[in-house]
Amino acid sequence: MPRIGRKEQILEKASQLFRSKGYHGTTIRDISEASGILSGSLYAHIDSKEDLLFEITDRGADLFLKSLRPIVDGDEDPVTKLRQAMVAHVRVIADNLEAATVFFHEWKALTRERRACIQVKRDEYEDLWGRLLDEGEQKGSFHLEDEKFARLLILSAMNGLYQWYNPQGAQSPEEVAERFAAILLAGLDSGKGGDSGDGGRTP
Amino acid sequence: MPRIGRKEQILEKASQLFRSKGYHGTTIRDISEASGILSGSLYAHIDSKEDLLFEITDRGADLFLKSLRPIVDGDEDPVTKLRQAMVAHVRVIADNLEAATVFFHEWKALTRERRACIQVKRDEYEDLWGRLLDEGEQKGSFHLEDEKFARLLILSAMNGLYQWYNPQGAQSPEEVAERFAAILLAGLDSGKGGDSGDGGRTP
DNA sequence: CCTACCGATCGGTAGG
DNA sequence: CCTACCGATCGGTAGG
Repeated sequence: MPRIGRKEQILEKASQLFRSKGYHGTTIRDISEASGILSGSLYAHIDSKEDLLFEITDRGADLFLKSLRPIVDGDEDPVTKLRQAMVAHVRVIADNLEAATVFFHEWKALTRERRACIQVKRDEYEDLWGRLLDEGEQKGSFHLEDEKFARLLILSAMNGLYQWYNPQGAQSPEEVAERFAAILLAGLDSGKGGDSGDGGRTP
Repeated sequence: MPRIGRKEQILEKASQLFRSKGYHGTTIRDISEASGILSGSLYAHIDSKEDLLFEITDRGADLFLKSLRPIVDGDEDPVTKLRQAMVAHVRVIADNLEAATVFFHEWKALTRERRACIQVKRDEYEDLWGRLLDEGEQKGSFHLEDEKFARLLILSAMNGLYQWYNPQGAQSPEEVAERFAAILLAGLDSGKGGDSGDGGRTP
């Protein structure tokens, strides 16, 4: 008889294993062993190995979306929003290192339909960032030479986090996010020239 | 009888497959089929599947090292060196998209000894970047609040390239690299002010 | 480089 | 959740 909370436990073990060995490098027997049951018994909780990968990546996608949407839809000024968005993104990664790593690294191992489902959410997430940057541009809060390039650079820089962030280390997610924000905001905004939004820091 | 150049052809097919399906998701039969021979025949050219992964990642590591070392050891001023290093890094990725992707994504699938060998080269590469940043700091060319953070941000931002760069697209590696350099140099250096560290931006 | 093959392991199932 | 098992496929080999 399945214990309650067992499914969550299995998902956590699977996340850890997918992270360290990859989806295809992890066997059903690895997961069942880590969960303290035999491989056949795993199928009382799941229908297939891919189910596990899908649940992990889909939840990951939802975490990113849920944390960013209220910020983009909010009423703060664009620079504040951008800073908040970076903090939110870093938090999701730092607080869910395993799931985030699997989300970034293994989602392409999904078969067609489920991969498409995750792709939709990834596109949604990038669109939210696009709207955020567009708004700042239109309101004159900052000036980007190339919005898409800026978006990709921001996300790439922050996504690298999952490869080196140590939750036991000295830096809190907020500290890390503030550093990202300080560097990226200054860098992205340096090419501007403006009547608005910069306060004359540019020479 | 093995054709000449056959090994290179196999390595290229393996790179493409490892990139799209992952190392563990690619079978010996996938590789042999793509190479136009039967699976057993592959072993006239290689000793094991892992050999292919090792050769690809090891060559990738050497490409990065070979392109960065002369720059770090050169005589240019630190800002120029930093810019050149970014161009070099972007070039290696843009000119070797498959190998670079496999290098970033799959090297952990190597078994212990070979993974350690790649790890050494990765450390070497990061050290070269560290030396480059240290030199700029010491000579007062730029001022970083946290050198390690700066290094990780630079490399993360640029490494994201392999996920979105399109060789058939409009942007040349040089253009991309110059954009990175412009944004990152401005951002990383924004905290400076004349003689020390922050220049009064701090309240 | 092909033919023919092998032991091991894979994801998954039936019945309890 | 266990026992017992299965067909398919895996990386790799022997002999030519």
